[in-house]
Amino acid sequence: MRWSDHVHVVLRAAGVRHGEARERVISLLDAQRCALSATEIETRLQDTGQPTGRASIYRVLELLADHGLLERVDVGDGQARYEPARPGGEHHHHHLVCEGCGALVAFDDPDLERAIGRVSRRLGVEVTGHEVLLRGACGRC
Amino acid sequence: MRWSDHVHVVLRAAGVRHGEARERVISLLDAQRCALSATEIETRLQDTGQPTGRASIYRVLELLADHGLLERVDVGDGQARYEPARPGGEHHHHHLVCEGCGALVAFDDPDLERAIGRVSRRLGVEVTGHEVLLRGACGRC
DNA sequence: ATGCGTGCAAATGTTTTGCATTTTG
DNA sequence: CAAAATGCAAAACATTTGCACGCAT
Repeated sequence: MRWSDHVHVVLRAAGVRHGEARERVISLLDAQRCALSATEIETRLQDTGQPTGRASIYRVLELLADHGLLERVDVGDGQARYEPARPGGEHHHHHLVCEGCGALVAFDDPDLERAIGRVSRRLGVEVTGHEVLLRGACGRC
Repeated sequence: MRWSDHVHVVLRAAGVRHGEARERVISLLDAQRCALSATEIETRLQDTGQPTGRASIYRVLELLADHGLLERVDVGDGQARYEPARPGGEHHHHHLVCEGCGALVAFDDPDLERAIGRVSRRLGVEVTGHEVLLRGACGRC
């Protein structure tokens, strides 16, 4: 099941109306392999002949994030990045940010996920999400 | 050994001069239990009768971070937070950010650290640092 | 004396908000 | 038609930069 389909199901269930700007953002995110920032989204849409209001982009991102449809990735460069969050944690992963060129490298590791699960249980609080960021050098740097 | 002493040793070795603003920031950070943002630092210094230029605060934070004396914590609220990084990774820890009240709860977990070490090795790239953020509800929320 | 450290103000860049307009159901 | 979605411009933030001044060495 495509992420965009999942999004539509969730949003319809939430009684949210249709909207062009939203479709453009959803479609772009769905086609992307890596996390995008609001600014990057704005530029891409501009460049592909579907200019979209900046405010709308931010509002769409907020809406999707509020419904758990987006994962937020913070690499600490002053802008938030977002990528599709699939149901059941499918394709769930984390990132290595290269300190040389800023590239984002995705990876996943079941062992790490288990460790996070254990510590979450140990802390005795309800943990709804997590984020792991490694800093280092990518293959080229 | 106090963190501030460690800072002075490192900075002196780096040939950095003395400065009042810097001392104020270092002293404040050393006394703090939790990570502070630049804005919070500015306010605290203001409130304790030692007003300090905003630019100086940012420059001090950058200097300390560049020398590996600060750990950066990004909770995704649009501002960077910093806390003392002690030599040898002493007191190294991670955070849970409460989605209810925004509180930061520190925790550490050797098991988690080992898992991160393993995945770093497995990726075959040089990993110089890492950050884990849990999202959830703190004890009160 | 030579610069590094500082502080102010202005610039920058991202994100948010107010409001008029268009679109959806 | 009523409510929601959109787009623009301006505001609100955090952070950075330029520059003049003062203090450390």
